[in-house]
Parts: sequence; structure tokens; C-alpha cells
Amino acid sequence: MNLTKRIKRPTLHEELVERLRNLVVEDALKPGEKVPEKDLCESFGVSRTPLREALKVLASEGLVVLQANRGARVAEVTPEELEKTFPVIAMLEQLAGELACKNLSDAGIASIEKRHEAMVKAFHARDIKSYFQANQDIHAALIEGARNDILESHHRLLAARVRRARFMVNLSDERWAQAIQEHEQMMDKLRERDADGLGRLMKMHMMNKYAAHIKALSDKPEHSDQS
Amino acid sequence: MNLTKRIKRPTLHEELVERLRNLVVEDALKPGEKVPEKDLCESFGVSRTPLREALKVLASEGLVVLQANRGARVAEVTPEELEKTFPVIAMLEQLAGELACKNLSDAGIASIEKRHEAMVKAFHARDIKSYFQANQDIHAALIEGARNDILESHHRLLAARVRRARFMVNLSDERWAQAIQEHEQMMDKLRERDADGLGRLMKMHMMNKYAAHIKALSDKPEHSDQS
DNA sequence: TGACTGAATTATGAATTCATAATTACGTTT
DNA sequence: AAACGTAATTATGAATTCATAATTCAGTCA
Repeated sequence: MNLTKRIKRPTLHEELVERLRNLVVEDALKPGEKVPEKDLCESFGVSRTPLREALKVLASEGLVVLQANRGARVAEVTPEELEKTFPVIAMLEQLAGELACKNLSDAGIASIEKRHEAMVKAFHARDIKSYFQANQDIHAALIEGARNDILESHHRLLAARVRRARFMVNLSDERWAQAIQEHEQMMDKLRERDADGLGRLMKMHMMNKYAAHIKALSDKPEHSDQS
Repeated sequence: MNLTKRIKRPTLHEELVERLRNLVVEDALKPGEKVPEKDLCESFGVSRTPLREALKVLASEGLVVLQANRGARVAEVTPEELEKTFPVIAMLEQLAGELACKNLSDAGIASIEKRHEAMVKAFHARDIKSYFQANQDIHAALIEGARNDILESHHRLLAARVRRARFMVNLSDERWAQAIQEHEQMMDKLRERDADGLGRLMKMHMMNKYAAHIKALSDKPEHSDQS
């Protein structure tokens, strides 16, 4: 009798890390906002000890910042941070593309292809929600297809931080169309299993996304103090 | 009266994260070894609370692994992990090389040059200790010269994990000489501020380092059970 | 009225306590 | 003697308590 399956009862603090991370990434806790231990403890029904452990982890991930004797604040998403984060993500995506071409099975590629079609359909239907989900799925599948958990975990960390930026701007229709085109090209390379090609495209895709963010930010009138 | 300088009194847990990380990276705590909270609490003179917070952070950095109700163990350094980590570091070094060429001042380059000479001297004197230190300084200076703290923090995380591998093998004289040569080429590119060139070289340097590790591991007789 | 002082309150960092899971030690049975 | 089962011990996860830093708020004085 070999029960390889382990009974998984996550510890409180692991659970909390996950839930808190979601609150931050999904913008339920807004950047700059202070994270009141007491309130969260009550709403989660736990004591401060595991919650504080979770906050330490979130801090090491860069999602919150701790100030001694002043508690935790949700980390801001600044243009400077984006400027520094995107190039790093772009490099990781490049590597992911290269490795995915080598390590994905034909079935894996077919699965991505299906999601790609769903994404294109969502684009034509202007269904932002579905588009966003499909897009995220595709990228996640490519990263996972690289079969490199170190790469995956670091990518996830950075992606979480950057994903919060989507609440700062709304992407233009032009950028949306361009992104679809880039994805088409990526699919071509993936089908051909052109590792270098896909890597280059994924890196470029990410830097173009960054450029679009920058542009959207500069176009945004808000915060321009001269009225 | 503007005292921008803040009195910095690190919290206990920050201090502990640092000290524990050192113990792990410097191999005072051996891979696979269990980390007994009680003993460490005594030797550091702190209670379990901040120590456990520190362990959670170390775990999120991948230096220890936590098992529910079974405490913490120092993470193993496996060939599989190295295989996955080195390509990621290599990409980050490539980016660092590109950015360093753009962002380092002439004085910064001169400073690296000086360390490079010290390293070469240590090589000819076969002074491994000094060599290792100078080498590490150079890489750190290049990373820092990239002026990208996101890149820097992720690189530091990965470098810490990989650095532990040096206790697994001893590098060959051939590899040592080759590494020096690679560094010479890197210095050339840096002087010319050839961003792409330096990036490529740094990536290659890292992958060659990996290859040398693999070779040294396979040459190593230990653990080959047939006696 | 408005800025400053200092006490009261609150929130935080860290130690301690408590409940329980894991490990060890021991005794029993075959 | 070896293997199993059970009790004692230890280690861990989480709650609670305690000390102190930060913040709030009321009162004072210019």
C-alpha cells in the first residue's frame, strides 16, 4: 500500500500568504494603504502571529513594505519600478520561450494553440475579461512549458508586481491589436519550435507592453496639477 | 534642521534573516541538516517568534524548506537545481552587462578595472581566497552598475543559492585559467562600452561556469557506491 | 485662533504560554 | 531477539501576553 499522496493541510501562514497576496495583486488592498494587522486578523479569524509571518514573506516578495514600529504598507507601483521590472521579466520570458520550444510536448503546444484561438475570439468580441484571462493562461503555459521551476517562481514574483499596474491605465485599441499580432507571430515560432525566435519575440512582446504602459501613463491627464 | 539620516535600528527578525542566511550560504548549516529552533534561539539570545519569522523569509528565498509540524531543513543543492538556476542567472547577468555598460561612470569602470587587476594577481599567486573575493566583488560591481535594484535583488537571491555549490566541488586549473581569460574579454567590452558584447560574454561566462561545475561533479568519485 | 506640550490610547515587536503533532523510549508479545 | 503498540518526551504551530514605540487627543500658552 503506497499512498504517495500526502494529506495536505496547509499551515495557517501559508494560507495567509496566498490570500494576502491575492488581495494585493487583485487591488483589494490599494498601493500605499496601510495594512492593519488587527482588522485582517479579525476578518481572517486568526491571531497576529501567523499573519505577521505572512507579512514578512510578502515583504520579501516586495508586495508590501515594512517599517519598524510602523507596520506594513502595500507597496506602491511606481513608474520607476516598472522601468526596472519589465526588462527583467523580458529576459525571463525570452528564456522561457527558448526552453518551452525545447520542452513542450506536441500536445502541450496544441493546448496553447487552443487558448490562443480563444484569445483571438475574445479580442474580436471585445471581451476584455476573457481576453485577459486567455492571455494570462497562455503566458503561464509557456512559462510552465519551460520546465524550470526556478524560472517560474521568479517570473511569478515579478509578474505579480507588474500585474498590479493594469489598474493604473487602460490599454489602447492600437496596443491591443498589436499584442494580438505579436501573439500570432509567437504561435508561428512555437509551431516551428524555433527556440531563439520565440525567445526573441517574447522578450520584444514584453518590452512593447512596457512601452504601451509608459505611453498610457503619460497620456493620462490625472495628477497633472496645473488645472 | 533636516536630518535626512534616519536612525536605523534593524528589527530582530531582519537581523536574524541576515545572520541565518549567512550561516546557510557560508555552509555553517549544511544542506539537509535540520534547523533546530531552540538551539538557534539560545545561541542568538532571542525568542522563537522572530526566529520563526526569519525562517519563513528564508524559506520564501529557497534557502530552507519548511515541513508542517516538522520544522525547517537547510535546502539541498542538487544538480537539478543547478541545471535550472544557472540559465536564469545567466540571463540576468546578460542584462546586467548590457545595463552596466550604459550606466556605469568612467570612475566606476576604473574601479572595476582595479579589482580585475587584483584578481589576476591573485590568480598568478594561486591565492584562491583573494581570487574568490575579487571575483565576487567584480560581479557585484557589475550588477550594481546596472542600476536596477529589481535585477540586483533577484540576482542576489539566485547567486546565494548557487554559491553554496562551491562546497561540492573544487574547480580545475584549466577552468580557472579559462575564467581569467573570459574576464579579460569582459573587461575589453566594458572599456569599449559594448553593451551587447558584454552582455553576451557575461551570459556565456556563467554558462561555462555551470559546465565546469557539471564536469567537476561527474569527475568526483564520492558517492559512487561500487567500491 | 493656532501651534506646542504631554498624557492617554493604540499599534507594533517580541516573549511567553498553550495545544497538538511528531518523535523517542519503553515494554509487551511472539 | 525482532516487531509492534503505547506512553513519555520533545518540537512545532498558533494564541496570548507583555513592553515599548507611535499616534491621537486634550489642554495650555502665545
